[in-house]
Amino acid sequence: MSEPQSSRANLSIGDVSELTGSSIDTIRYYERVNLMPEVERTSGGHRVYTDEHIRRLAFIRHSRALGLSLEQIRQVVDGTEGGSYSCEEWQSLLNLCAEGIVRQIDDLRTAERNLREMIDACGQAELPNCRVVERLLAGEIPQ
Amino acid sequence: MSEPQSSRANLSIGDVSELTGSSIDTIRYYERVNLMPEVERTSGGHRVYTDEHIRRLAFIRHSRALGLSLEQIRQVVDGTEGGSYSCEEWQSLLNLCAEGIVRQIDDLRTAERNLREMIDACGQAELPNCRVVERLLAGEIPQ
DNA sequence: AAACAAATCTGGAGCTACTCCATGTTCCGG
DNA sequence: CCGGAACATGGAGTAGCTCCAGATTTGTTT
Ligand SMILES: [Zn+2]
Ligand SMILES: [Zn+2]
Ligand SMILES: [Zn+2]
Ligand SMILES: [Zn+2]
Repeated sequence: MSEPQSSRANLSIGDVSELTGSSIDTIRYYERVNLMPEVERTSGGHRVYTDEHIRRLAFIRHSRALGLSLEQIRQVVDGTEGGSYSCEEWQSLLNLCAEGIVRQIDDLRTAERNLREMIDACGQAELPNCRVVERLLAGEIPQ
Repeated sequence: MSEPQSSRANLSIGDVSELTGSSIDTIRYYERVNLMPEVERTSGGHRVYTDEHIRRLAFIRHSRALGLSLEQIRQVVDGTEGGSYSCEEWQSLLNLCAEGIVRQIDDLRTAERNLREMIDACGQAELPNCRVVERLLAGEIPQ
């Protein structure tokens, strides 16, 4: 029956924005797509935030930095609200995410390699009409 | 005064799609955003493509695979039409692009590292209520 | 209390690079 | 000439925000 020490803060959206580093628009966006807990309003309609919102925002930011999609974050949030989020679920979510990231890195590395090849192909030439571009446009560099 | 050997092909959009591997919608999209040369029409309005379109599409595909944005590709295409595209321009474009890719790779690697840490933190535990998730939601894992 | 500026509100559009859809028209083989 | 495949158009949807205009609220200063 001990009260958790917080949930009272009375912050404006501008305060929250400064505290968390998320833009005001982003914070409202998260609310629109149901990632934020319900938020109180003043009589005039301005949003009033509590510590809980700050924590939720931090969670979203950290999860986004991990590469999770908003949909995945929603899963976790909804999961923990409507019960529990097990280690199994959490680990499989993160593993899935890690796989995606590895794939993306691979793709980017391939792109980088091809880019370097193109740069090399152009080489030290300093022509007003790049031969590489001409050949690319002419379809002479296939595959 | 020798004719270049092509520019006559009379292909339907479906043919072009099969030949290049770009979808019909994508081909029409490239036309809408001014990446394709003007395309003739039959009396009924169906598009009729030539070899030039095939080459342009190949150029777009290759450039996209290198990681260039449509805007960057447009720069090259417009540049070569209204004059020349120099090695200097080409190399600086590609270098710019390469830098962006390297940045993306770095970001993704950071994300992967953090993900692995999270997975480790959850560890071998098989709890119905993951402690890591709880702590993340509670804001106990800061920074 | 009145005025004023700063902050916030809403709804909507815009961004990238496509993809998908409904509805209507054209093309082509038999 | 007819049926079905291919094609046309316009518009909406995707992710994850960002930006805008125009109206309202809030907090401070006179
Ligand atoms: Zn766990
Ligand atoms: Zn190719
Ligand atoms: Zn060159
Ligand atoms: Zn943080």
